[in-house]
Amino acid sequence: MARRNDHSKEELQSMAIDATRSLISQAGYEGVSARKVANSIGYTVGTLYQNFNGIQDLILHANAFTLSSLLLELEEAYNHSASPRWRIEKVALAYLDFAQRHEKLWHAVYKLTLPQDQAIPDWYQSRIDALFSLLENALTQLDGKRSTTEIQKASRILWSSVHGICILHVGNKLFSDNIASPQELIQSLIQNYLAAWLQQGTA
Amino acid sequence: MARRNDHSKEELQSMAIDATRSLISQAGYEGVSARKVANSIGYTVGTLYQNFNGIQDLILHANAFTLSSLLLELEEAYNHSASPRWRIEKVALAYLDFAQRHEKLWHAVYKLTLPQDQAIPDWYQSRIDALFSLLENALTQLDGKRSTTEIQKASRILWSSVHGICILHVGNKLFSDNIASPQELIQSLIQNYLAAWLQQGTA
DNA sequence: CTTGATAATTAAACACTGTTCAATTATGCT
DNA sequence: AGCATAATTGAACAGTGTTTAATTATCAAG
Repeated sequence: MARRNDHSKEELQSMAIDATRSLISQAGYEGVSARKVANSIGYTVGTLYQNFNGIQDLILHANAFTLSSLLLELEEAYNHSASPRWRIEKVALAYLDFAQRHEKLWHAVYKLTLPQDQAIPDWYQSRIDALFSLLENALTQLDGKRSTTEIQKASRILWSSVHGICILHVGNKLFSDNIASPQELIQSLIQNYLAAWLQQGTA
Repeated sequence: MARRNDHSKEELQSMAIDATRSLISQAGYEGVSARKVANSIGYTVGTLYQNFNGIQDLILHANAFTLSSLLLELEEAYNHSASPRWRIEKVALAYLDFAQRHEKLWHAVYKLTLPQDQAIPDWYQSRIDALFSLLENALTQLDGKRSTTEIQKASRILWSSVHGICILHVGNKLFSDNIASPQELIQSLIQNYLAAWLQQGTA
């Protein structure tokens, strides 16, 4: 058949992305396949390839969705805290919480690697930038005297450090079950890093 | 044919692991396939499956090799530094250096996830433990008054933080090319964290 | 109301992938 | 020399991503 008026192009794409997200959350990044997605929305692989540039593109859209809901939760943590000091900690803990609650979806964001020649779409990059902005804002509030570069540098350090704890913990590669919870690790990291960072600023 | 006396069982396994390592370093984790490995050592997939429990097992052995050479380089960095403070920094920078020079092999270590039911072999886990021990030793030298738990906790924090910077940098997901080098990020992280960690100990 | 152009959808095909297993064949032992 | 053993093969199965010719439903024009 052709142009079944069942669904518009937009509906179809949205259905495909939803199906992909559902597949990821159940079977993980590797559990997604073009035929599975097509099947679960009642279409064929060919139709899928008319709407997406391959399975990676499909996962990219699913990841964008994940990043958006992650941003929402981090923003909530940010807004529910008064001082910049607690904002940073709450945002970091919210990140860990999200990673634990949506393990497979969260993992998929980092498992996807685009082909070398293919650039990250703007609408995707902007979602990532928004995440970094949260930390940068809180750090600026914490010490307004720092240069933009210093703020960006500290935000990258904190971001990747917290991410490192999350990814190793979720992947069971930290081997610290009897030592400390990931929450404790994150809190200790932030507390120590920020303490020295603030002191260094007033030197 | 059967029992071609070309190679012993051990030789064959060693050849297969070497071929796997070579494939990973060229085409990455996803570039490995049983047929490619079998082909490059002049055997068939069937023979491969007589010697390994699937492709994951093969990659696991390749990863063990990677962990061993990583440990060697970290130990060198450790021994070439006098004070515990510099040992930690040098080891961390050596980790980043290794990740950059052997990007695909290093990535494969973290991409491999064993099936839920399958446990990590002891000979594999012991290699990981050796890596953590390096940091724990240096931290103990830095402050002998800390409890084992405190040492372990700090080593986990430092390890995963440095790892986080490395994995986001190597994966081009840090977006800090115009802000600071990964080396700077690692140095700033360690300097600030250890400064506060030491102060906290003498409180 | 029929025709024709357009565009969506399908199904089949290709070259891969991991994994299994019956059949084959070389080796070492009796 | 023959036999049992064990290594090796090659084919098979079900799955993967991706492409494309053929089909078919819809819409516009006559």
